[in-house]
Amino acid sequence: MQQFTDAIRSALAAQSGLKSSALKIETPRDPSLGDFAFPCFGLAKSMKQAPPKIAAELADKLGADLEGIEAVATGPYINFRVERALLARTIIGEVAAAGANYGHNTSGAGQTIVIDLSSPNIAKPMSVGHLRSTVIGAAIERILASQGYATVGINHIGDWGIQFGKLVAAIDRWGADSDLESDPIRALLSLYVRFHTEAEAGDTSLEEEAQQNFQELESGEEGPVRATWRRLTELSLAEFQKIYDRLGVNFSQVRGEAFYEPYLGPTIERIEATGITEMSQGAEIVDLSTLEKNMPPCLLRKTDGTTLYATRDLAAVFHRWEQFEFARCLYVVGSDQKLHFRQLRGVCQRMGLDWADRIEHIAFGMMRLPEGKMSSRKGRVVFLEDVLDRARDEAFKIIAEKNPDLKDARGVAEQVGVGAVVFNDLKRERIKDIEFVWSEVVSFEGDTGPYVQYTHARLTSIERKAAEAGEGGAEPDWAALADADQVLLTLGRYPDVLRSAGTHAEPSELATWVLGLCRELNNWYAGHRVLGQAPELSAARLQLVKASRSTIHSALGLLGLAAPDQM
RNA sequence: CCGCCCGUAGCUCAGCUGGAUAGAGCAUCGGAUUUCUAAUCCGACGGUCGCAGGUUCAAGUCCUGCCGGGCGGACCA
Repeated sequence: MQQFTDAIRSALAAQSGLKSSALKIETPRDPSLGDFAFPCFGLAKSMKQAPPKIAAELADKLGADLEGIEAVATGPYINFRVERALLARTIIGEVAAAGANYGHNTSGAGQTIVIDLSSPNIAKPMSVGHLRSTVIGAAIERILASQGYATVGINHIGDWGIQFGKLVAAIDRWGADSDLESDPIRALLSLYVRFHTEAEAGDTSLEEEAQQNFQELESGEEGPVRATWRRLTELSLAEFQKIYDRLGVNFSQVRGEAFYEPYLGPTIERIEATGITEMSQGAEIVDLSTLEKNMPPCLLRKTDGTTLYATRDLAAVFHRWEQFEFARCLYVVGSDQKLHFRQLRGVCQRMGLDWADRIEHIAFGMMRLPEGKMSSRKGRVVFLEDVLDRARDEAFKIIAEKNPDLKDARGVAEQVGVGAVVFNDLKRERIKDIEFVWSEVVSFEGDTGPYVQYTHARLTSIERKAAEAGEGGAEPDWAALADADQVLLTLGRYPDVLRSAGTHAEPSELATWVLGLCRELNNWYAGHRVLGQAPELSAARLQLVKASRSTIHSALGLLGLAAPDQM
């Protein structure tokens, strides 16, 4: 595909005298106008002529330079149309040659990208909110890996902070009442909720105990508090792992904030050594108002000497730099923490670290319930496990109804149900807030994951039947794919889409693109039969089916959805 | 009060980082199955692109100001 735009670019450059990299090749709004377009407005000044006249003259000259590409002036535009057989042969040839790696490239070779994702909090349920970080982060990581980068996915577990003092206090008092073993997360959540209700009801001793517990924890003492904290961590991680297995997500590193405990002192010393720290109201801070007016200072140490979230993230980012010398360090964290990451980068900038701007906050919108914001303190959360279960059960019902003979219906139902949930989180621009609506999450029609999976299954089915019937061996009649030109052009854009999704860290670009491809395919094969045609025709159509199926399979994999062969 | 983000069809969203008559899905209504899975396809309905200015040959897209919603704003994470 790129060979077409390259040819157009260099021909235009030769005729206009402009640099080929400066020429913007667009896609016409109306596909019937052509495959590519070049607006001539920009040339009007230098050539001192009206754009339509330039277009007409250029189109004539270009015709001779371009082999297999027709150039036609339409008003101020030059529209280009690739000869249909050439288009089909080229695109399908590219896909076939690259196989499962179509669209991949090696532009990131030798560079490492660190991605901080998921990062659930110990003793709290994995909510549909954490799903966003996990699913978006994992998709970004796979997409970047397809561009040749070495990726390091880090699950930065929230296992530190005052809330553990609270939990230990709650367990000490009421732990005997609850069943921590069989359903630890829910038991811990109710303990956490009880702590807050009773503390608000006037039991001041609770907060004191929590404070003492956390101080003991931070002191490093191997006492009862640390033992309980350790047990909480183990129970929670085991629960989280169940979800990660269902989502098919793996991490290069799973590290708690506690890991950075030994680095906190050196981290603060290192920042102090650059002379940017100061004491303010009893706390140790870095002033950031010189970078951006109104930016609040970053607190490194509280009045009582203990560290904060920001200190631990600074320790972590130094550690990551030393370990990986990353080209980018991405934090897939909700948009409510924007200020935190601006401050993190701000401190690095003030320290004079030349890699400070490699730190990027990949923010995503908040997940909200129709009844309001989610709150684990109030117990108002939707458990991810429940969402996945319900989606799987709905999928199973539909299979039972539409495809009762499907083998491994339970396994496929899991793939489709999880696929629906995952895709629902990836399909819109990540910065947009989402309201959690059950009917949308477990929907399998229209712009959904199952729609893409279904398209894939249909195409697979055609391939299977072709193999059974022994069809498709003839020399393909590429010109016969003229009626699938839009599918081919979309397929041809896949490498660009992947590249863009990677640099923007925006999986929705890929999700939107694959939906469009599926729509065009469904539209096409609703009206065109593949099997049982003239051998050259069937062969050509089968080639299109294969290239499409393979590319959808690849896209689903990058997004983190399974691609069942039947459903 | 200050800062950042969002505002496109009844609802959920695309709109290729300024270009040709603004596109999908859901919902509603009407249609398509002797033949590769109807989780599909086709058609109809539906828009002063929040409002007002400005820059430009050209603005949904860039700038300014308002309005509405979200999120932040030193010892939580």
